[in-house]
Amino acid sequence: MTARSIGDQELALLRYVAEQGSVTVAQAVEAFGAARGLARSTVLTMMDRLRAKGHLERRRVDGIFQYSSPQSSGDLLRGVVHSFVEKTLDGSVSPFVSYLVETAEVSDEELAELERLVAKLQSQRQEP
Amino acid sequence: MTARSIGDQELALLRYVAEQGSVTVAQAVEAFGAARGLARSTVLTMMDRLRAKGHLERRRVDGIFQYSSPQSSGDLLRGVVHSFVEKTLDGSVSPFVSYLVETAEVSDEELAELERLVAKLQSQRQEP
DNA sequence: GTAATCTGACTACAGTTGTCGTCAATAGCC
DNA sequence: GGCTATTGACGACAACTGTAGTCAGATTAC
Repeated sequence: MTARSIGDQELALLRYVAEQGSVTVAQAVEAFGAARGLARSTVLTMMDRLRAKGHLERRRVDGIFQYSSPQSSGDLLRGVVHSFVEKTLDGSVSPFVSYLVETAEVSDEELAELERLVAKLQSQRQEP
Repeated sequence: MTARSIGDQELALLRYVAEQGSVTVAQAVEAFGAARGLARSTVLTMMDRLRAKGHLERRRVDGIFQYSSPQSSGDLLRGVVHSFVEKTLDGSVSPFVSYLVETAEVSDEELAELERLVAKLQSQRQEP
């Protein structure tokens, strides 16, 4: 029941569902599958697996299942980043920061967020 | 020849080798394998695969192979983060920033790096 | 020089992920 | 009522990863 691992394509689909709020398989095939050239059964299988892993829920509405993510899109991504940092980077954020410094392109908005983050962290250091 | 995908355990081993500079299988088994309870053949197999993927090179020295990473540890990690951002986050750094804000624990050193990053980005905005 | 040990190459096997095809039950359409 | 399209459940298969066992040749220790 604990939400287990997830592949890249699965995550992409899960994000799509989380962003939509609630979708039928047909809609997912139409919007997500078609854009990536996936067969209907492929999308279906992925949704099944995501459900088996606890990443998706579904309710039958008028005879057809409506799938939805119990996690918001934001929480989902935060979780993904978190497990990446833990599992792949051994819990250290440094490589990420180093990447930001050396390689990444940071949008104005992201920069603003970073500024707020730094300010917040600084004030936390102040008052222990 | 294009350095392909890499699993978590493989990456851990690759990082170990990159940090050491140059190691024999015996050394890797001793230091890396033992710490994780891996059989010698497991380490051997992983080093083989890393070599097949172009992540490791080796030279025979006194009859024994010395393995080394063509990439520095830092470049390696930056690359890993980069492909994570591209492949998993669709190229957007936002989820990571959001993770930093909401969840991550940031060390003093990392905070200092972030401060430098923000300063650098700010000055770049100034002079276009 | 013979036995114990190291080294490397191979083979193997199970679990996960990406991709589908197919079959059976429904739901609609004429 | 019979034909067709939709919906879901299953079964499959290949690539990749984590993990190991085994075998043969080289090396070292008596």
